[in-house]
Amino acid sequence: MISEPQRKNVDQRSQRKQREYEARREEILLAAERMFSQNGFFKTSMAEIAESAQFAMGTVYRFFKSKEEIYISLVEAKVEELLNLLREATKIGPTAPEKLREVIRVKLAFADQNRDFFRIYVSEWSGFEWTVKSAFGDRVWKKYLAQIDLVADLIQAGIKSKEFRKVNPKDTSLALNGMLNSTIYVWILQAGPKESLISKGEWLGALFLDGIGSGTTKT
Amino acid sequence: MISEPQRKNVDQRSQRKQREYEARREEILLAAERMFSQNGFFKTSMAEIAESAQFAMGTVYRFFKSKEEIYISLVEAKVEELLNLLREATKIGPTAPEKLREVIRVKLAFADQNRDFFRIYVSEWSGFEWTVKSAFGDRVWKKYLAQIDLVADLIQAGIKSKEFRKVNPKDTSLALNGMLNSTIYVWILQAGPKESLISKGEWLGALFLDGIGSGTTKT
DNA sequence: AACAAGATAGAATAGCTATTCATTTATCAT
DNA sequence: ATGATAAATGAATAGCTATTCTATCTTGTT
Repeated sequence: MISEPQRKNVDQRSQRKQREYEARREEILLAAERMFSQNGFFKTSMAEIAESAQFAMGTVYRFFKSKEEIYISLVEAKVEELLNLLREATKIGPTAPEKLREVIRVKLAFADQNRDFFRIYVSEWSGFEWTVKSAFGDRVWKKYLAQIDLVADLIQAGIKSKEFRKVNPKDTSLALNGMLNSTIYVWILQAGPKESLISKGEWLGALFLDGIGSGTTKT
Repeated sequence: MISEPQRKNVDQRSQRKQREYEARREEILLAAERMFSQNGFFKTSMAEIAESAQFAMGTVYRFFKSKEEIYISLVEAKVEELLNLLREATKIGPTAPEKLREVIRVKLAFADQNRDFFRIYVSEWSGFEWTVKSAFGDRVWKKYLAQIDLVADLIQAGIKSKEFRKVNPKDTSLALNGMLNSTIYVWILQAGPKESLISKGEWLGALFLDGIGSGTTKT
């Protein structure tokens, strides 16, 4: 028989163990993020990840059952994080255009703070190609589409309230996403943090809302 | 001594040889395009390329000195082709907006006709990451930037003529490019050729010129 | 202190693949 | 037809790397 105080101790201990387990796992993910963003998925070896995380290879395999699982975990966590941030963003601001600007700001800010990750995310779509079919990859893909849909809904609402003109919401959301990604990607490639990424948000919003036309040449 | 008629024969023979060489080389590139677009660079083996081209592996190496060279040759040829098409496009149409619409049409048409290739091009930016540093990859990267610059110049001209409002031409060109790429990419992923890609050109042009705003909410 | 039970290590395995090379086959001028 | 040159072949090489496995070490309990 175990006395009550003892059981409590045991519980706390195992809680700590759990926390430590998570912490180690996180370490590995961080190391993997560093390596993947530097060399891409295929040119990063488990040996490198293990070394970068300061674990032996065998240990890494106690946390993840394959290299692919590390990769997908990494991507999934980030995509989910961004999705949640975007959900919040669509709640801020009174008007649809304002919400849209907030979405742009949030995505750029996220890219700014997750530079390494974005190097994978934007540039390694290829990764998805071979992965979309796997169960894990499917989850990531769905979350990506959820991001698109979220903004599509926002656009849809804006159309109803006559704040936006009639467009196909999904196609438009996709186009916005492409605009942002290409901007982010080139910003990332110019290693030197010359210009703030976030500062481009305002004009990207303006571009998307008003186009580049001077207003006199509507054809 | 070789008589004149004989020399002529020799010349013609070697011409034919040259043509046949080119034809074989082309065969290999086509096979590589098929395989790369199906499985990406890393998951495509030389054995597969050789088999798909109906050559032995050793033979493939008579035409290309490495797998990477095949890949880069492929990408470079296509990027150059697109660049030339875009150059032509910027000459068509009287006004800047019209030229811009032509650029959009041309790029979408090119994607439509080079579906397999675009699957590599858009999705495998990762490829560039490891390759940009090599001499070959550098050439590809420069041609990519030349495409961006070409459209940036067009935008610049439109600003001067007051057809466009004042924007940063390069950033704007980049944004347009992203819009197109994301549209193309998703179109490619939906295997079934449900909707014509080219048909999206008109509204993409409209979106880019006029934005999605209803015109009443300029902030 | 001693003993499980769990965690870590990293060497060994197994399998794959880019590239080379010795051989065979085709081409072609004589 | 023949010898020489060029082209094509595909088995062998060499090297890499994801994953496994057993021995070693840590931790926590009695």
